[in-house]
Amino acid sequence: MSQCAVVQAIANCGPISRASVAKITGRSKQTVSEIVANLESTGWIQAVGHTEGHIGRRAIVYEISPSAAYVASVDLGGARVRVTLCDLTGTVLTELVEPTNPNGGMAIVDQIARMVRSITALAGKPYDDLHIAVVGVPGVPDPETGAIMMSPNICNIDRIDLAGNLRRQLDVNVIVENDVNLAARGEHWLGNHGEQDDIVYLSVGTGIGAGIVVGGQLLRGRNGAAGEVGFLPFGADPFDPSSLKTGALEQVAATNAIIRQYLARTGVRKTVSEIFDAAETGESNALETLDSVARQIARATVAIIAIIDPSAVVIGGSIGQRTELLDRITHQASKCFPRKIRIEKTRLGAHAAIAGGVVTALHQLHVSLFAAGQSTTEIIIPPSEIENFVAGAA
Amino acid sequence: MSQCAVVQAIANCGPISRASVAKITGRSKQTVSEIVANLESTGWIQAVGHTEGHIGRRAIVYEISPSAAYVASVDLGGARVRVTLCDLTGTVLTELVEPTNPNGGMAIVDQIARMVRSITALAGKPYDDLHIAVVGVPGVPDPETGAIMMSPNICNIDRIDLAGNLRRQLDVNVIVENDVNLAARGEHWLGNHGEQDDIVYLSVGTGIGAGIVVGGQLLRGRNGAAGEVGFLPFGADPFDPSSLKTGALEQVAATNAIIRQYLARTGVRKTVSEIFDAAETGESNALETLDSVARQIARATVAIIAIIDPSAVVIGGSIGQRTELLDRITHQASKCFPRKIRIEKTRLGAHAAIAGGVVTALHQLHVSLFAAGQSTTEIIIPPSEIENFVAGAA
DNA sequence: AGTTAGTTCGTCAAGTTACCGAACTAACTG
DNA sequence: CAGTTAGTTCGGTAACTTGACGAACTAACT
Repeated sequence: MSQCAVVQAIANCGPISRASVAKITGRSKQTVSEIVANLESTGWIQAVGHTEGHIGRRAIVYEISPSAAYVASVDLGGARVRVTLCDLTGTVLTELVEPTNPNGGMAIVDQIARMVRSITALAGKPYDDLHIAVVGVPGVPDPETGAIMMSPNICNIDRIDLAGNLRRQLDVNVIVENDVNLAARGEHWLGNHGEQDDIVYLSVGTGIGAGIVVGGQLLRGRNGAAGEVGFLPFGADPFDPSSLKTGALEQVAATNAIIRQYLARTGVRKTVSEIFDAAETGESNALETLDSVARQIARATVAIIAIIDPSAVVIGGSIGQRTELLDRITHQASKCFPRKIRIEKTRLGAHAAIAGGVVTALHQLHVSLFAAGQSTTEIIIPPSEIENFVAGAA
Repeated sequence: MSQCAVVQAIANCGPISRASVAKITGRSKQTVSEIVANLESTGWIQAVGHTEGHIGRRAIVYEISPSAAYVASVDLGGARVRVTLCDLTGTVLTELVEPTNPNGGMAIVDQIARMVRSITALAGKPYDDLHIAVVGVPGVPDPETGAIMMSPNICNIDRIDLAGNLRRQLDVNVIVENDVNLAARGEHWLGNHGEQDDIVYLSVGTGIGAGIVVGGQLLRGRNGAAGEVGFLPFGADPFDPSSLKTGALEQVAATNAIIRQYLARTGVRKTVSEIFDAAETGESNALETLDSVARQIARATVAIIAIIDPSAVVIGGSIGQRTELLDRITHQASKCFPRKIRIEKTRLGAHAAIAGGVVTALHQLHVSLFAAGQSTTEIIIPPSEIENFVAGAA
């Protein structure tokens, strides 16, 4: 079907006439006319006016009808649950944030379901127009069982079928994906990278992990464990048995590492943000701690670049995106790799995973609606306005 | 066109009837009949007999006509040039090996062209039936200029357009690709891995490098430098400026590293194979040298697994495939990664790149013949007999 | 051995789908 | 008015499907 191509042309090129769509897609004018008529009658696109001032007959221009359907993107964190409702253009309509229910397990399912239902009500949209929900989780979803493995901060989430239960409660399609993977997709979508660029999102927070987008697709790996950079074999001694529990790199390049290193140097236990504050005042122990951690993260970045050779490595996460650390990482990394390397700060901050959820949802929606039965179709969702996502950051 | 699907079904499922092809491809019987008639008349497939003993009418079975076209796979090494001629089923017909012309540059082009022409003569095949040649080179082909960058062992190869010149001399399509990348494709094709399995081929010889197959496709990276594991930031001090010339890992995990380490321990300069021999006699210095090198290669393997999470890492290269080293690598790697990991010895040995060239050539041939103009078509070349490749190893 | 039922192969004819090309009408600029 | 562009109508085609049917075979029964 050319339907898919037509939808994409309209989505990408904003308000556009049928004649132009025909040129872009390479189909004939009346093939396009037929499809457009069809799409308009089913409500997916709408006419929004005329061209004017050009020579020749005025053209009717069409655009994706934003309110034809909605998608929900959920970021389930250890501390907070964030839910956003977006329209078909990827514009955020409403956002809702709550503390994560500490009971875990089914309580989480109930919480997410309630939040998704109430956000559609808040936005004043009929619930039936919600077509899909994507949930980012801090762990590895098991595609067989739907359980979330390796998620220490949320209890009992590895004992239930999150996707299945949510699907039942919400009565819409549900996709569950690792939050760092979603963040990588989000940055790839909105972070000023080409559609074909390979990018890696490196998240540094309580742990360290990477999401990898190659050829527009997430690299998942055999066990869904691609990007587990915490187990890179340097930092702490990788051959020490203790490195089998907490990875060798993770021991020296995450929240706990900063706290512990500062403690070792000074005998004083401070929180991460206190240590950052101390560094800003020029305290040498704090500065040395940050230097040391940045050095290890820089090595991780170089390891990723040596193996993947991406267009850019985007660094995010609660501590990774702090400029003081980022500058040090960039500086150190450039010292141990022969070519120029591109390390960037996340442009989406805490909303990277949410944005990734939105693009995943929209992609899935387009596939199911317009490419049913087609084997391999490249579907590109045009980037939304980045401000939609960043502005909402609380 | 369904033509592509029909060809694949016949290629994959050996001698097969039209009715079975219809079932496999999901097309109707006479669509298949038409296409088969067409393919038979153009010579790409041939009838080879009847089914028998089954209930019902006998079926005429067809197979790919092996001699409809041929492809050449060339492995250009620093010391040797290896050329093989294969038929459409991926069976090696003839192999030719020569020392690499030491003059480099255009002399290499002339040498390869001469060898390719003479091998078709040797095999007694009309030159016009040769459709494509794939050349594996120890360096990074620049897709713009056709020059081969970073190829220290072959002189002046970075100053000429290898692909273009060969295409002109041979008058067939020519693809030039990095040899480790081809080896990765070869192992992926013949090494008992699933079509969708991600595998990494790690070559350890004069240098260390990896070829990465993800989702059936080579991972190339922004600069074509994916898999440059020599620059992984451990082994030697990665922040030392000397690690910008020879990568930190490459300094301790390749031919020279073995020689130098043994020299440092004993004061004696031996070749790599002499050191392996010494290790076999139980000489402790040699054993310790191998242990130390294996330890670093194991770290490289773990780094790859942590980032890519492939189904398997296949180790090859002149020293990587030596069992003494491989056993040590496997053992050390398992000690610093929490999950079970699959490290395998190359099954193709020196013929991995050749096999990769063959599958690349056959793939390209199928695309150009049967999928012309189609956007994205998965084309799977059924594995050939691995013996065809390994047996020829000299 | 002969008959009959059941199965599968391959073909024929008619219909469907998704597209295209060319001619045509509509609406605008200058 | 001519010139230009937008959209429609009409007819046509390539690729595929569906369903009916004869040919060729096996198996089982008489």
